[in-house]
Amino acid sequence: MASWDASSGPNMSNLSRDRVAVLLPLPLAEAYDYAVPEGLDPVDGDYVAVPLGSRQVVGVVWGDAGHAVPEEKLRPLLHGFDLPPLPAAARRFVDWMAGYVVSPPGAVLRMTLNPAAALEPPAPTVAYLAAATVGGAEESMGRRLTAARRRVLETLAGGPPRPVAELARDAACGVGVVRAMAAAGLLTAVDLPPVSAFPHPDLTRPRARLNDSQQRAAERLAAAVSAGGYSATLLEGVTGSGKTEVYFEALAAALAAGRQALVLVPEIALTAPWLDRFAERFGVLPAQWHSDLTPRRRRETWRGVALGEARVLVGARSALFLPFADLGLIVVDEEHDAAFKQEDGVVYHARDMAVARAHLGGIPVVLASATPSLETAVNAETGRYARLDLPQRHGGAVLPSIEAVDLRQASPPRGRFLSPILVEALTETLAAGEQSLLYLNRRGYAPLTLCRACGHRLDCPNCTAWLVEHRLAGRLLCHHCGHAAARPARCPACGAEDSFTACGPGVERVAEEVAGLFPEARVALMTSDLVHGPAQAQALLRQVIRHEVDLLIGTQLVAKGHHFPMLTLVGVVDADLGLNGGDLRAGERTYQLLSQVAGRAGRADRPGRVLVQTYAPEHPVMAALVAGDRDRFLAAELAARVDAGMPPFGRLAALIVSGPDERAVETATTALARRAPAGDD
DNA sequence: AGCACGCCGACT
DNA sequence: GTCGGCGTGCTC
Repeated sequence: MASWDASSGPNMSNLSRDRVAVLLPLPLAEAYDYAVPEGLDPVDGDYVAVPLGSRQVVGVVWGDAGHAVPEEKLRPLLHGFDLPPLPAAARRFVDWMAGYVVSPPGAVLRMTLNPAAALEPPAPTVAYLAAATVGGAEESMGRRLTAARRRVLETLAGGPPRPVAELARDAACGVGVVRAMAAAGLLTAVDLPPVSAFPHPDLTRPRARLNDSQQRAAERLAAAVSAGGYSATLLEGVTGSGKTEVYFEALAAALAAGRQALVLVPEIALTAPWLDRFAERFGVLPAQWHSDLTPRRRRETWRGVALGEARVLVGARSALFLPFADLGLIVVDEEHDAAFKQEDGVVYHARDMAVARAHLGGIPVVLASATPSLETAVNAETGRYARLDLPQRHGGAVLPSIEAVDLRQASPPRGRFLSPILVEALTETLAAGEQSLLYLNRRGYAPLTLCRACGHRLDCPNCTAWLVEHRLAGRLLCHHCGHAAARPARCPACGAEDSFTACGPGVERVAEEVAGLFPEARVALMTSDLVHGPAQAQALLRQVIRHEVDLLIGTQLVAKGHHFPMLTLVGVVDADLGLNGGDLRAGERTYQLLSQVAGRAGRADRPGRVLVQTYAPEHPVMAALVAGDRDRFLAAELAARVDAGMPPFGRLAALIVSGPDERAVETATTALARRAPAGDD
C-alpha cells in the first residue's frame, strides 16, 4: 500500500530523493519544492502534508524537484498518509487538463483533493457489550438497575457487541442511558472492525435478456474492455433501446478484470430507476458521487475510490477527478447533455475530459446517447470514435406528427400568442378529454416592459438585460443577475403614470391567454421559479399523470423525460426562441429541446400531434424537426459550422479583460481586437 | 485558496 | 487612541 513505512523495503519506483516537487491544491503556477526529511521516502503520487506559510496543507508528490529554489528556502515535508499514491494516469490527466483549460495545475488538483479530511481513516465504530462483571454485580445492585438499563442488558444478552444507536433503539431507551452505563462500567466498549461501505457487485447474477443487436454491442464493448488500451465508442440508441443494459456488460467486463469503472451522468438526478436497474444486474448499489452527499458519505466514498474498495462509481461530472486506484472504464451516459459543462471556476466539459482521461489512462470510454452531440457525431463519422447503433425498440410508441405553424400566415390576434390553428387543436383536445402541453422557454409574464409614452425600457441597473415582469410574484426580475425590484408606479424616464406595456410572451402571459380562451380547463404552470425542489416537481407531474390537469404550460422543465399517457397535443409557442442570440449551439439545443418536448406527446396507444409555431418554417432546424429527420439536421448544422470555422472544425476562446478603469479596459480590448489573427489560419 | 501585511473610518 | 474594513501579494 503506502510507501511510508521506511522498514517496508527499498522504494522501487523512485530513487531516494532529498527534495521533491509537491503539487498543492491551490491556484499556484507550479509545484513547490520541499525537502524530504530523514526516514521518509515518498514516491510520486503520495499524499503529503506540508507547511505553507503559517498553515499546513495537503499536496501530492509531483516528481523531482528542480534546483531553482535555494536550499535554505526549502521546508520539509511533514508526513504522509496511509493511502495508495494517486496513480500516474490521474497525475498526467491533471497536468494535461491544466494546459487544456488554461488553469494552474493546482486548481485542477483541487478537484481531486476536494474532501481533504478523507486522508485519515475514519474513526472506528464503537460497540458495547455487557461488562464481564455484570453477572455478579447485577445481583448485588439489582435494585439499582433501572428498567431501561435492564432492557439494555437484555438486548445484549448472548449477542455480539452492538453500536450505541442500534442498541438504544432496540432497548427503547436514549443513547444517554447506554453511555452512562458504559461510564458506570456496566458496559464495555470495543471497536468494531471496519466494514466496507462498498459491497462488491455480483458478476454471477443473470444478465438481462439482450436482443441480437444489444448482444452484439455488449460483446464489442466487453471485448474493448478486456483488450485493454484506449478506445472511444459512441453507443447510440433511442430511449428504450436498452443502452444501459448494454454498457452494464462493459462494466461487468471491467469488474471481471479486477478494475474499477466510472459512470458519469448529467445531473444529481441519479434516478432511482437507474439505480434499480444497476441493483437488478449486480445485486448491490454502486458508489455515488454528487453535490448532495453528506460530508461523512463524501469522505467514505473518496476513500473507497482511492483504496479501490468502491468498484463502480456513478456520479456527476466532478466524479471524473476522484482518485481511482485502478480505473479501467469510463461510461458517459447522455453524453449530449449540457450539464456536463462546468462554467464556473475551472471551465471544462466533463465528456471531453472523460475522453482525455481515458486516453491518458489507456482505457476505454463509452459515450451513450439517444441524440449524440454534434461533436460526438462528427467524431463517430470520421472514425475517431467507434460507433455502435441500437435500433429502435419494436412496439414502441409511434412518433408524433410534427407540423410547423407559419405565424406569418396564421398569426394570432394582436397581443395574443396562440395562433388560430393551435387554439383549434387545443379546443379539440380538451373536448376529447385529453391533455395538452404548451411549451415556452421563457419564464415570467413578459420579457420586456416598456413605457408607451416615451419608449423607455425597464432594464437592470446591474447589467444590460431587460427586467422581466413576474406578475404572479408581483416583481420585476433580472434573469441575468437575479436583481429584483417592484414594478414602479411611474416611468423612471419620463414620469408618465400607468404607461407600461408588456411586450412579448412569457409562460404567465400564455397562461392568462389560455384562461381567457378555456375558462373551464384545469391549467397548471410549471417553471423553475414556481416549482420549489424536486419533490414539488414530482407532485405536479403526478397530478398531470392522474389527469387532474387538462393543460400544462411550462418551460424546459417539462421537456425532460416524463411519460404522460393522456397527453396528445404539444404546442410549441415560440420555436424561434433560442435560435437567435448568436450562441453557436443554439440550433442544436433548440432541436434537442423541441424534439424532447415533441416526444411528450402520443405515448401509449394515442397518436400525438405537435404544432410548432414559427416565423421561419424554412429554417433548417424547423425543417428537420418537422421531417423528424435528425440526420438532416446534423448535416445542415455541420455544413454551417464548417463554413464558419466553428467547433468542432475550429476553436473558440473567450478572453475576459477586466480592470478598475473602464477606459483603460476599453483601450486594451480594442488593441487586442486589432492584433487578433484574422481567423484564416 | 488562506493569510499576512498595510493603509483609512467608528468604537471600547 | 485602538479595532477592523478588505485591497495587494506571497506561500517552496
